[in-house]
Amino acid sequence: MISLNYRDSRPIYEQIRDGLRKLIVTGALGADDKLPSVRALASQLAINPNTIQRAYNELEIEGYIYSVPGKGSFAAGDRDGDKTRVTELLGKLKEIVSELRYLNVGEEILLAAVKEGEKHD
Amino acid sequence: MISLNYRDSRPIYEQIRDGLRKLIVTGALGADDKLPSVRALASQLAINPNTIQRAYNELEIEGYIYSVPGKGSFAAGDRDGDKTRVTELLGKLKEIVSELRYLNVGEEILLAAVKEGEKHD
DNA sequence: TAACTGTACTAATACAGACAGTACAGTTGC
DNA sequence: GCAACTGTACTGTCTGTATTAGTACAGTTA
Repeated sequence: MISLNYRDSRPIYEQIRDGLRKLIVTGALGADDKLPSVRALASQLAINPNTIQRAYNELEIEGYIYSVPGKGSFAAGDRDGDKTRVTELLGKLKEIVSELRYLNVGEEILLAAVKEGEKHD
Repeated sequence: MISLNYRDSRPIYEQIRDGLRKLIVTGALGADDKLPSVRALASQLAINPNTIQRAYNELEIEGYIYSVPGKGSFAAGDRDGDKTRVTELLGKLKEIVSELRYLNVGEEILLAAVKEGEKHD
């Protein structure tokens, strides 16, 4: 479900957070699907439960999951865009396009990549 | 030329590295333009020269600048894409598009953002 | 009741970012 | 030649944060 890369300089909790978010936005985790418990996922990845909790906590703040004490954590359903997040992502997208153009990547390739990213609907 | 955000959790040297790279790929810094010396920029930003050196060093490894001992550091000219970097950027682009689609951002807005990022040619 | 769930702490360790200081070799202009 | 600049390369030191270990408590479920 989630894999860790210890060579990656990014903190483990960020890798987990981003990995889970990716599963949700691509539809691999549907609305109200149950996520593994903090202890179960920690055990599976052989890391500390605190680290999982931190990732879950950030995802809940972002609105991608919701947690219910005693029951578990679940993927949030589709929702209208958080304006802040959308603005942030559009900014990143523009920067990436800038750099790709500098690297002489053609517009056709860019548009193809956009369609790729849209596959999951 | 470069501004630091101490609230940003990202390391200073990464902010400088990414900021300079942005100046280069957007054309604000043309081929063979001279960058500030490590000591001058460090003084201007009120940080340690070692931190600047680290940012410059990474940019040189990436091929965005070149440094000549005794002379200074300069922006590299346009170049054909480093395949590794292009692949990396296309991957990031797809992930961002995925998430934006999940947040119900329409295709028109995505394409508009791509054109925005292409402004500098 | 027992076993699970999320959550909230404290304390200890390890690592990386940033700093200070020093040094050396190449370049430039006087 | 000399002074002032350039990049580069070290040695430390300090601090913040990521991660771990351990414990605890309240809600849920069978």
